[in-house]
Amino acid sequence: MIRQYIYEQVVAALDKLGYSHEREITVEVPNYTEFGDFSTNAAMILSKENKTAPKVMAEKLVQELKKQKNFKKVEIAGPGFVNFVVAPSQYYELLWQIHKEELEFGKSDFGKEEKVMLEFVSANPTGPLNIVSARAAAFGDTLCRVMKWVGFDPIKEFYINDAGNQVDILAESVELRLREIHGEKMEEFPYEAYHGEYVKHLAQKLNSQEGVRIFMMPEKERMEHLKDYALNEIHLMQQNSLEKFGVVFDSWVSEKTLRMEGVVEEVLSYLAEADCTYEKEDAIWFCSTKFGDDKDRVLMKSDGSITYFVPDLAYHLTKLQRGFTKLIDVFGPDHHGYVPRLKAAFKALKYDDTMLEIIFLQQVNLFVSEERIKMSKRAGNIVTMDDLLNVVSKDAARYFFIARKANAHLNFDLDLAVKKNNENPVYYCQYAYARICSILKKAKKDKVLPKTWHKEHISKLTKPEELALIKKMTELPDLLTGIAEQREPYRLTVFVEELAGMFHRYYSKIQIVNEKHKELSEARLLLINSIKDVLAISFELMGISAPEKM
RNA sequence: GCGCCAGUAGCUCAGUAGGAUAGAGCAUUAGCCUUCUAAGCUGAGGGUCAGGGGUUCGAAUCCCUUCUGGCGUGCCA
Repeated sequence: MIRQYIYEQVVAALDKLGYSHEREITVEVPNYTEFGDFSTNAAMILSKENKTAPKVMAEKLVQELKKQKNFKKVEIAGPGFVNFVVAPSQYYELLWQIHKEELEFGKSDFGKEEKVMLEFVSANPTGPLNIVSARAAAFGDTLCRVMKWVGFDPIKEFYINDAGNQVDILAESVELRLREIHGEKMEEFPYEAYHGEYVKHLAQKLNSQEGVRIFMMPEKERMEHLKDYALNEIHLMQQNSLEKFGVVFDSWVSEKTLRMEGVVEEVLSYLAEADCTYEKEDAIWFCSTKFGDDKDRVLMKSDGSITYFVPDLAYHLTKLQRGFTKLIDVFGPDHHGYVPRLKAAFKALKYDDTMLEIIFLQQVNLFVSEERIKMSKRAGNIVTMDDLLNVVSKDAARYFFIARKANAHLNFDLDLAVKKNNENPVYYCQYAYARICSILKKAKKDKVLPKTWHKEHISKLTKPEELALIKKMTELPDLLTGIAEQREPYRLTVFVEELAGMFHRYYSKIQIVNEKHKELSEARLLLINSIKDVLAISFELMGISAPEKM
């Protein structure tokens, strides 16, 4: 908010003084308060192109900018920085603005209603969601919330890979467990089959519903039946886990349905028309190397079946047909080899491949009492999203998952997440909110909470901590557009921790309600009420609760 | 081998327009509740920003290179 203003003032001053400004200059918050509220490097960046010494330029800028009433101080420092101290009156204006916007603060039309497709989780429908899916869910959902807040038009979609041989294996696994229930002995459960307990549960449930009738069906029909049953059950299971986690998808797209609509054939013909396919060793290949991939890819295997890639590409094309101009895929760490071929296909079919953007989430390492838990799908000892949520609150889990950059490994310390004390950053932040609520409640009870707020009393806020808190809150709009643009939700947790910390320190240092100073008390109550709103907005965007009592 | 990602305090991590003296939490350690919630606050110690070159007024940040770790490199999905 203020930064943009200062930037404009600097540019105006440069123009007035006849300096050129080809190179980008910056206005930023210095690391040290003695350098003021904001600082610009304009003189140093532009000295070369204007053939003027930085200090001389800086001095002229200072003279020019000093004329502004909104600055309390403008001074030259170091090798040519121009530092600004913003007049308190400016902060009072801003606080009043934040106060009036309440829970709408930070909203903007930055995204210009751009239609964005966020695809994430998209786990195989062959088992419960695991921890990486949980990370993806928290990440994608938070990003979507922020993008919506700043004016994009995003939707969340889950792509169900309910076709292909993994699903066949699932059906076979259920059948084996069914046979087991009926007393059939088998030497050993096959290595490739799904070993998880949930398969047994599926079999039991099906058995209690349909019993031996299943085995009367012809083999082929039975397998189809088992497949449909298992897929549906698992889909509901996954959907349920996600909902418990606060993640509700706008749309679910089934690969099987897509295939039935004939998109596979369509894509194959498109690629053939573009002259990008050839036959070799009884298979059909896509010459993706012509478009930047490091090897060509098989589209149709020698047994006549299709590879995963084809329907997936078709799926991506349907996103474009549905009018989305930005396709964001959130992938797990083991898929990055897959990107060049998708991009290659976009190029081959003359689509703009920059519309396709892929974000990689790195793996999640789960730690329990400082031991890393090793998970193996085969052994069936995967820690599922439900397991996690049975132990850790939704708030803590979501917070931990978004608190790291996407492309960094995430160490999830289960002991820490479970803790409800000062070590756990979620509670640190929520506690600030609860404290404010408590103060406001008490103020209301003591009849010191004003029925209508008076703007003129804000000027009673003169403590550096108070101005710093206002300044911090004004960062929110820029922060949110930055998060949306860079796809980096984790920055929200950094912001919230900073704001909560500033509040905690302020609280322990300064008495907010003081009956002897009514107007000052009112101003401080207004201040913390706005902090409360800003925290509430942040929590809402992270999908965690804002507890009024803790 | 090749490709992608990462390497900042004992641990987990910030440091997003290349800025001034490198920041926080935990852990260690010394304190603060008869006063709006101690799930809080205050102080102390702790660093060759993996190593080495370069770019420039200025580099944890950009370029090159070496080392270390993770992942990928299927006619699996």
